[in-house]
Amino acid sequence: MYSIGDLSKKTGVKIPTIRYYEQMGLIAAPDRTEGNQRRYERRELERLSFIRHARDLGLSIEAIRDLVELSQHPEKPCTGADAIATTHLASVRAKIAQLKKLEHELERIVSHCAGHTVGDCYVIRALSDHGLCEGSMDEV
Amino acid sequence: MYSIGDLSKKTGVKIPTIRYYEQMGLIAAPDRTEGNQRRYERRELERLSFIRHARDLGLSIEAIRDLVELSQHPEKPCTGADAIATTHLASVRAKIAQLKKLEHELERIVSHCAGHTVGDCYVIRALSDHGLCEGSMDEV
DNA sequence: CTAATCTCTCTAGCAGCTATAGGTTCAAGA
DNA sequence: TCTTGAACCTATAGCTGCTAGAGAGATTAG
Ligand SMILES: [Zn+2]
Ligand SMILES: [Zn+2]
Ligand SMILES: [Zn+2]
Ligand SMILES: [Zn+2]
Repeated sequence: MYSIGDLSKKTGVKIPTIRYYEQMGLIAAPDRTEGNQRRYERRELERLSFIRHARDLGLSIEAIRDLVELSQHPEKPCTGADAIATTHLASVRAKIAQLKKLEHELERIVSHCAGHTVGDCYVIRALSDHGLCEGSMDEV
Repeated sequence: MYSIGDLSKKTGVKIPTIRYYEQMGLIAAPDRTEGNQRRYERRELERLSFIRHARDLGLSIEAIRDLVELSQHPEKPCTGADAIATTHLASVRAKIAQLKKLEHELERIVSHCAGHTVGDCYVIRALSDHGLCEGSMDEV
């Protein structure tokens, strides 16, 4: 039997976050002591580790809820689980691509400032005028 | 004189967002008509474009507030502006690095699933056991 | 003048927590 | 057994950067 604090120490998930996950339906409401405090078993420790790992990989609460649901049915085909991971991978890649555009643009802007005063600072000018951007990229 | 809708169309910033920026102190409260509607001038159009561009580059509201402040003082040295951009570039790079770790790990996990059922799905197993992660990377 | 379209303020909601306040319970030492 | 201090409880508000809605008032073209 673990208290919520034990669980927190063992998984690295903060106490309020554990309660939040319970509220969000990622972990079931556990048994309580007579005094109304949560008491967990090993099962819940494992599930919380699962959740933490999934969060560290950037999966959303909703995706994790689905994965947890799936993991309760070992006989089902795993296409659903695979699809969740694959979709997430795609979104990670999309975000990387977008951030690289930003990186590129910021690099250019930062390196072009030869000014000494705000009046002729390239950073300020570049922000004021998107036309100065490389090929006037869409957005950015 | 532009209405808030005009400003919105010209800059691509949605109307509630413009009001939000006003509330956040990025743009000054403009003059009003007798009927209490906002009326803007070219100055504000330019500032809003500046803000939009900065947001597109991922700068925070707070950073933008500082940049706007700085841009009001053309005679000051531009080290502050440059520092904001440089710091932001660093944080973009850090985020890219982190996302690449995720990408790498997700790639590995997704490609390893040869299972057909949830019971032997590598995705589920990998999430359950961080030890399966490459060299047990910290986090992720 | 009327109808259609803006615009106004205020409030609440999104994700994923985190922090506080004000109270109760548990566990260990004397 | 009693006491104290740590841990726990609920409920609520806050964070970022918007976005959506309600319900009321303003503007403008015909
Ligand atoms: Zn500069
Ligand atoms: Zn640009
Ligand atoms: Zn699988
Ligand atoms: Zn891992």
